[in-house]
Amino acid sequence: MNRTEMILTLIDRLGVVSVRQLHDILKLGTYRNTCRVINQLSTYLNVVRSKEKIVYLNKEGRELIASNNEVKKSILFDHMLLANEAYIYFNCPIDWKREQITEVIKEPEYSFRIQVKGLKQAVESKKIISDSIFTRNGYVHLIEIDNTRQMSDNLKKIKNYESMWDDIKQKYKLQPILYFFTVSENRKRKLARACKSLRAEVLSFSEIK
DNA sequence: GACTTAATTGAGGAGTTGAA
DNA sequence: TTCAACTCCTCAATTAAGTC
Repeated sequence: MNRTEMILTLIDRLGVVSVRQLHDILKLGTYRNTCRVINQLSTYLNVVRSKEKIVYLNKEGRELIASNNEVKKSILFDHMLLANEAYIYFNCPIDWKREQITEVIKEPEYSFRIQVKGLKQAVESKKIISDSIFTRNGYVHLIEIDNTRQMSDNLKKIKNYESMWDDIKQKYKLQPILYFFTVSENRKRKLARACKSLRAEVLSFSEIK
């Protein structure tokens, strides 16, 4: 049961995961054995067959590990599976979190202490949603997955990271590093150019698989 | 040491996909 | 359409660990 809960907790953390990825992460011997072990958990899993077998927790699986993280079948599965490749690339970080929101709210600065009663001052708020995030060796690693996203959206997001870089540093009290994982060498070059002002690394999935 | 149970492995075959 | 490569499944055999 311990192993069952451990595997279900892992699947819950990743959202969706392919059997091949579970084989890489769990190290249960041969690929065939991983298939068999995952098959034993079929009561707790929804299965999607695409290029490969993909699993995610069903209601019973969520109940067993007391998770509220309901995953619904969507076009985002490919994106989540690519994020898993990054998770495996970084050797399965313990504090890996998906869709992590970093929000900074700045109180307005008053040049003099007169405040009109009932008049609300505009509060400056900035936020960025990283595809994944984890900490290691004194750094906070910010992970972005570029799958089918438009390049203009990527550039906007990089600008957003630039504007929040110091805030991220303050919030996590760690030096940030941005990792962009992309699908082609051409996009990799463009992203690397755009990230020049940041401590960042751009990798293609063909490099890490 | 004998027995039981769970985990793992090996063999072989079915289904799917993509290239020729 | 054919064929190779890959993924997945089932079944039987083997190995490891625990209990008496």
